[in-house]
Amino acid sequence: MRNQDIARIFTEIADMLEIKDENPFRVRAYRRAAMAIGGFPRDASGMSREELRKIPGIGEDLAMKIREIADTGTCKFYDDLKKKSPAGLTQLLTIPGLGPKTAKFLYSEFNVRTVEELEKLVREHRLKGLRGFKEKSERNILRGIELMKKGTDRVPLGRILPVAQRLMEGLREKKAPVKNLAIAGSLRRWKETIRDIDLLATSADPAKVMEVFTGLPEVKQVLAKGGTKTTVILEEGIQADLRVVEEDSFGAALCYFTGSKEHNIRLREMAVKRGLKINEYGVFDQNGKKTGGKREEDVYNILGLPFIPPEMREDSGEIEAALEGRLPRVVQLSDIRGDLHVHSKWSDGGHTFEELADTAIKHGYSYLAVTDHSKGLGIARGLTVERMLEEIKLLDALNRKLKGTVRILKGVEVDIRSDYTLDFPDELLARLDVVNASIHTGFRQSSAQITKRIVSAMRNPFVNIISHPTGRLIGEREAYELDMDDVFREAKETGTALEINSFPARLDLNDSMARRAKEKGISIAISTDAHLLSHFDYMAYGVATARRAWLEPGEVINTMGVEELLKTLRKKRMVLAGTGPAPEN
DNA sequence: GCCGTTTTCGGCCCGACTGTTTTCAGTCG
Repeated sequence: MRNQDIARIFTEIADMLEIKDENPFRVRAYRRAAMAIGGFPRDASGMSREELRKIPGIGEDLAMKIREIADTGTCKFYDDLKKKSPAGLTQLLTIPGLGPKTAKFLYSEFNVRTVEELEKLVREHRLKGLRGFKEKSERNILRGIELMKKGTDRVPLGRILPVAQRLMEGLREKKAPVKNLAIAGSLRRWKETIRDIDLLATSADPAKVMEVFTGLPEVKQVLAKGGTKTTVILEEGIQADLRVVEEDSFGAALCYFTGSKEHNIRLREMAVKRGLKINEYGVFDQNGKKTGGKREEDVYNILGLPFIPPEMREDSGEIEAALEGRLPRVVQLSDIRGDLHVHSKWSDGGHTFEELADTAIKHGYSYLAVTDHSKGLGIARGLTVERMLEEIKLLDALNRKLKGTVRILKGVEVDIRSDYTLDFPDELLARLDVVNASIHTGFRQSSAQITKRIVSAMRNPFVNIISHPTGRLIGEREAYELDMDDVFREAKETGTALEINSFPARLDLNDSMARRAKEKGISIAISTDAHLLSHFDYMAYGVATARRAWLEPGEVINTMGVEELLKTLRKKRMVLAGTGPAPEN
């Protein structure tokens, strides 16, 4: 039973309770618990009741229910509730603009349970005139259904961030009178999938800003347009909100609209206990006098907290850590000293060694590992042993020419074959500085087989890093059925690093896996897997994922200087194979 | 259902926009 499954049951309970018009705080407790469990870095089904109780938002009752779900696959309260509430009714809540009150009304008056039934009802105008339903309400429901059908699915971060940046450029180009303009919401937290775009601006003329915004070519439909908040639908059905606030409130608003919602609720609860009030306009004392809000730091400082990076604001322990003064100094882009996973023209990359070196210098790196594919990956023009040897020679020559401006590390992304062996012999791997190993075939093997492949690769003394360890592609392909506990244990024992692959479609390890790896003391490499020079910029995605995983610079191997890095990489082979450093040639 | 620097009961974050109403309920974030 995965945490996500437990979270789903709690969410469904919350939905059903809400339709029953139960105590809204009880509903909130279930929603909060769903968030807490869904995002919890440890496997909840392996935790005792006492341990579970320590998770904020989980009390005696919910801890027991989690145990029950983990042990039996379900819980009695949930089953009873399901028996009593009409099957499928919670489906109506997924229609944007339709909430529990309407769902309950529709069921009790018309026995509506499915979206199809509702659509028919509305098209026949049977709701008209009832309970404040008029033409507009009918249209809104149909629009909501249409939106839902088009997929309320979240969009991968990598696809939506460029759209948001285009909107910001559009506002500037079309001379919207904005002073500050920022991305907020889950996009600012770099969540791997995003539901909508949140933009925040300050302006002396909000009406004008809204006018320019709704007139942008990307905007397909205006859902709401007010003096401070405008909501639009873009092409592909992505929703975008623009909020305009006073300059003096920008920090408070940025904090508020960055979320997460759960994080904000915690902040406000803390404020209330201190007799303060926090809202999107600022921080206010007992007398309603504004005491801050221009800067985002104001909000945290007034609560006695240090600034919490946006990526960590998920109410997954960051507030407790901040209170206790143990908020980690998470890794940032400027800590990264080099990239350990980059492809050249020699396999399926687009550029020469020289171009790669040049780009590395431009990014301020002190080293760059060229890691082309091995021969097994025919489709990517994987290197034969002979071509690999030739590449080694050329890279040595290039290093002499570069005179230390940037150090090119000789590397490979060696294929882990379906039969558990590696695609290159150890003698060849021994001559390289950096060995990434990864799976590109046989994704659908059993959990035992595919786990054994990764574990076998980690036992090889020359394998430094497992690249894109779980193989998932966001929204496209599920992860392999790996036993991550085995993978983590072996990584720790053998001193093998796991990669956070920064490709926006991958982000693999993901944030929660990387956080589990961190807790087990496993080293992480943040790499881009660049195939084009423009892909070097993907490092920001990987670093953001690492920040969401609370990783500190000391836990990320490519924050080291080159000498320390090479020493670290060689350590494994010395321990496991008893061999010395790779021969210099 | 959770939780405790107003502690074991009685609070629980807060505001914007819409559609319909003419003061507000519903929904959303």
